[in-house]
Order: sequence, then C-alpha cells, then structure tokens
Amino acid sequence: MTRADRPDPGDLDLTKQVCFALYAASRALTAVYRPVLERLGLTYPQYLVMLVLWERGQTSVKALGESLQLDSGTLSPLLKRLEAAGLVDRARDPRDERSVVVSLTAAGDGLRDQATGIPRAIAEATGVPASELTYLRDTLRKITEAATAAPDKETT
Amino acid sequence: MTRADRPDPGDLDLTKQVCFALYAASRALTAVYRPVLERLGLTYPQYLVMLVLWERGQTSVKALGESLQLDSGTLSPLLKRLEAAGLVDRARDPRDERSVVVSLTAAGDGLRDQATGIPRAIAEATGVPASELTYLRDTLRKITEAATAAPDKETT
DNA sequence: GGCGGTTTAGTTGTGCGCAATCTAAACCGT
DNA sequence: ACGGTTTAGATTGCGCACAACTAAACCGCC
Repeated sequence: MTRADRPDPGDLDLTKQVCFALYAASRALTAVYRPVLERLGLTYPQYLVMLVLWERGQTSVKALGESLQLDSGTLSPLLKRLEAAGLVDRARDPRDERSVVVSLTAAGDGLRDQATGIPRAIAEATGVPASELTYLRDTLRKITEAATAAPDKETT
Repeated sequence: MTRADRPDPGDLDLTKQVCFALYAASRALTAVYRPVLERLGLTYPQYLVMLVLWERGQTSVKALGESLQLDSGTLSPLLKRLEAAGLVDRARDPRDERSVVVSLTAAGDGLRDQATGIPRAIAEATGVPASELTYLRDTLRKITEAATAAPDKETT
C-alpha cells in the first residue's frame, strides 16, 4: 500500500545518494575513532560495548544485543576478545543458566578514565556544529526506526 | 553519574550518540536492501559497484575505489566474486598494464533493468520525506568530508 | 514427572573493511 | 640504458555483521 506522499522519480536518485552517504559517513567516522581507540586497545564495536558496561556495570548478552542491535553471532566472539584482553568477565547467571552476564574487571573499569576525552576529541576532529549534530541524530534515529520496522516487500 | 561534568557536557554525549546513530542507521538501511538485492544475487557493496558500472560502462579499479572510498583489499575479492557470477569482466589496460579495467558483461548490463525499481522500494519502505533526505544527505557529506580530512595526532 | 515449545548463547560459514605487505609495471632524472 | 621512486592491484590477516544451525536451560501443560 503506497502512501500518498510517494516519492516522484526525482527522489529515486536521492534515496540512492542518502544510502551511500550514510554508508560512507559511518565508515569515515569510524576511521576517525580508530587511531584514538587504538591507544586503548579497542575497536569501535568493542568501545560501544564498553560504553554500555561503564554505564550499567554489567549486562546480559541479550540486553547488550538489544542496546547495540547486534546478535550473538557478532557479540560472542567480540566478548571473548574483550575477556582475553582482561577487560570483562563472563559468567552464567545462576538464576538462569541460559543467560550470560558480562561485567567489568578492574582493568575494564580503569579504562573508563582514559576514555572520557574521546567524544571531545572526535567532536573537535570533525568540527561539525552541535546544532546540526542534534538534528542529524534525530533524523538518523527516525530512519533506523523506520528501517527496522520496514515491511519485507511482498511478492515478485 | 558517569558523565563528565565539563563546561559543555551536552556536546560530548551528543557526539557519542551521533556516532552510534550513524553506525546503527547504516546497518539498518543495509538490512532493508538485503532482501531486495538478494533477488539479484548482489550484496550492498556489490550493488554500489554495479551502480557505478551501469553509469560509466567501465572503470579502473582505482577509479572505483575513489568513487566508493574503498581500497583494493576490499575491491579485489569483491570484483572477483562479481566476475565469478558472470556480471563483470576484468582485464589489464593495454595502455597501462598496472591498471585493471572492470566492465559489464551482457548479464551485468541486463541486471540494470531489474535494479531500476530498487530506490523506489527502499524509499517506500522507510517512508522518510524527501525534504529530510536532502538535508540528511548534505549533512552526511559534510561529516564525511570533515572526517576524511580529520587532523590526526599521530602526525609526525 | 515427562513432553513440546520457547529462549539464550554459542558455532560455522560468507562477505565485507582495512592495515600491512608484496609484485610488477610505469615513470623519472641522469 | 639505468637505478630509484611511484603507482596499481593483489594477497594476507584480523575483526566485525549476519544467516543458519546447535545445544542447553527454562516454561507450561498434561
């Protein structure tokens, strides 16, 4: 069922451009993080996991996956690497043995201090004004929500 | 509580949120493409390569890399798979044997017809108005440019 | 209690992305 | 013509993402 505000032909190119812009911008920004995070021995997805843990102290793998929108196929090996690096502990929840609780080690908690300056460093490196960032964030969230709820495009 | 009480705490969180929003939105939109492209036997990066070829007919690997901002480490195996799928040909440029020219096969050219409806399908699936898409595209380009040119402390 | 279905992680396999390294071809100044 | 440099592409290794599958624990129900 097409909407009343269906895009006209001119918009088709636009969609293409937006998708690529998103794809390119995401990789470009991650590349800005890379050298900064390298000093902490983290990749960007690992940094995201640490952000959640610094805020919550501990979480199940499931909750982590919901927050970051990643599945166990991605998280399991990633968490294994964080554990091998001595930053997190993993243990089955005794209340529910299906669940694995991820928590910070002392080293993982200590890393937080070194990470506090990162958002500022990134903001300065890119130099995009906060007003635009706010609008951008909200628009991106809207797109993510719309894409996540996207219909699977029926027949043919 | 874990937040830094700095002069401008709002911006720091914002940066973090924008980066994640970008990362999440990019993956979410790619996921919308996935089932659509699957019918053509293409992944999203492969689709991007085909878009360039449908527009230009042929390109060198280098030019392709500049357009998509991907290096040979990514493109070489990707093009090999497209070649194995019978969609493209690869040949050394006789004028400069260092360069490899990628061109469309008949099958690759024929796939264009099936691909014309894709941008519309994506636009409808997400349902974000064109006015926002335009602003979004321009902001993303600005960020990509800023990130690509980002000053890096590891400079010597 | 035992059975069937669900939930939670982990594993396997494929395809990016990117750094580092390698090879070969082209260019360049002498 | 020559040796050094630059350039284009391929290869290797690692870490995501994601689909498909497996195994174990939980749950409801009889």
